[in-house]
Amino acid sequence: MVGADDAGRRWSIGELARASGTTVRALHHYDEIGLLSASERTDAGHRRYTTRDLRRLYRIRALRALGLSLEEIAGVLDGAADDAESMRALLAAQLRRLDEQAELIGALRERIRGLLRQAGDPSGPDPDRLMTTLELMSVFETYLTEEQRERLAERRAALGGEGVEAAKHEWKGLVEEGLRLLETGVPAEDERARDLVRRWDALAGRFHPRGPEGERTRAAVRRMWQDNSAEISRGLPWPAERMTALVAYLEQARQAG
Amino acid sequence: MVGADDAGRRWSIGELARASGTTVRALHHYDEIGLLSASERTDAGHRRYTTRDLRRLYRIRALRALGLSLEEIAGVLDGAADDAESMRALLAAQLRRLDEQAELIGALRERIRGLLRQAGDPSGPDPDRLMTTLELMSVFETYLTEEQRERLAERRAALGGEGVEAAKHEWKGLVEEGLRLLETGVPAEDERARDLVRRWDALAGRFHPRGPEGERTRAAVRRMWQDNSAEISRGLPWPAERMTALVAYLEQARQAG
DNA sequence: CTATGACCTCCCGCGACGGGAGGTTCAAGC
DNA sequence: GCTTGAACCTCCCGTCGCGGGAGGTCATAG
Repeated sequence: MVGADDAGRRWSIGELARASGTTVRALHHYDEIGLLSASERTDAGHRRYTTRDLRRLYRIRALRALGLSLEEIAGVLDGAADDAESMRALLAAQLRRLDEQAELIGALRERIRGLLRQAGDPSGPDPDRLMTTLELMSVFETYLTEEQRERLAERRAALGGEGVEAAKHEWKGLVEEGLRLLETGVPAEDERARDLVRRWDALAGRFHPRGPEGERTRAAVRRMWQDNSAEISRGLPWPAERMTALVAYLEQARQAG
Repeated sequence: MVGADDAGRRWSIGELARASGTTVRALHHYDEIGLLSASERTDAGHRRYTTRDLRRLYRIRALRALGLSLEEIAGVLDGAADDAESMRALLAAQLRRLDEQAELIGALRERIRGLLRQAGDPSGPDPDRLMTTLELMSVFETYLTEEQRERLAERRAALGGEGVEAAKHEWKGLVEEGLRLLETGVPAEDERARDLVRRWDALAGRFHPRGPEGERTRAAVRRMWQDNSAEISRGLPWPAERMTALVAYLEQARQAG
């Protein structure tokens, strides 16, 4: 039978590592950053850990396993006084972070699944459509805020699949009409050009919300086009320079009308 | 109207950063690791990026946004030939990784919610029970495999809430009976001690599965106790040294019977 | 006395950049 | 042509939580 309880027992660094499922190197690291130092040293400089040290290590490992940073762990373990309360706060905060991460992961999952579905769909004419989609994705994210992208997605969803297809078709018609006007020398001030602009903007209005928010979105799309016309037009059936000219022509007509 | 399309355009590093939503520093980094170098340099050494470079950057950014590492991106972008197929494989792999992460996060969430629920429950006698729970959590994880922990949890679930409470009560009675026998000097070979051991093991049998797997779990629990009696006993109403003595006494009686 | 392990300190490495120091070059206005 | 401020260059240290190795010292069993 043991004379006293284990309070007087000492552990070497290797024993401690084995008893707690960590590594010697990790314990060295905790020592370096001041998170957990051995309470004693032998004359030769070897670390000797006490029962208190071991208990502290168990807390550290448990909190690490829950995903807290070493700095946060140090904060709560050295916060002295009000452990229980600050622990609760820390765990609650961690729960929120995990929720955010889960949401992010869910969104990424959806996007990847969408890409894979599209990649498996042979209806696209372009063999490296996946790559083009990736490029456009990036352009979109750079120029539009998340909110704006969400609004656009909502609008598309509201229009429905065939609604979007119809709009695409309509838009193709408008582009061709505009190119004809432009390239046959009809001036931007002509009533035909101004009428075209009205129909163009009405079509765009189905995708952009009304009011100042819609205007911001439209402005972002214009900037996007100005900076990246060549890249965006890779997804379109007309060459970039013709589209650039058309955009300028329409802008002129818009000013005139 | 533009004479040629944008194919001949060059971008400075700052322009490229703005057009793609990155930073100059990131572009320097991509250059350093050979992921994306400017196709040209001015006489003074300033980077001049081409349209091809820009398109490559868009792909890089898009794949990064999906969570791929720069190394993986380099792999698929320089894999030449079979883009589409390797892209699909990479995306599918990424999807699996995300699923694993989601699962991990879900498990952590559950554990934290459990801790918070327990922390809010004032029925525990110990004010810093949360800390004690954390310590025991870590000890459990170190000595038992995930599978073993799951089995134990299953058993507890099968017993039901009041079943576990009844077992706890019964176990308390057995411990007190054992301490009485031990401390009144009854030898371990005595029939009363051997009978106690039988009832003790029968009780434990309700929690551990039968056969060799159960034996492994019991062995792990013994090692756990040997290495950490002081810490584990913090969760118990008897001091560590009395429990240690009792464990030894029971072991003796078990050999005898 | 020696061999073998366990321990010590110091240092480089990862991944994807952030950020700063200290110097050069560019573009625009005068 | 000159000045000025912004943009660019290279080099280097820091992040976070350790892993892993070099080169040396200490403890213990045979």
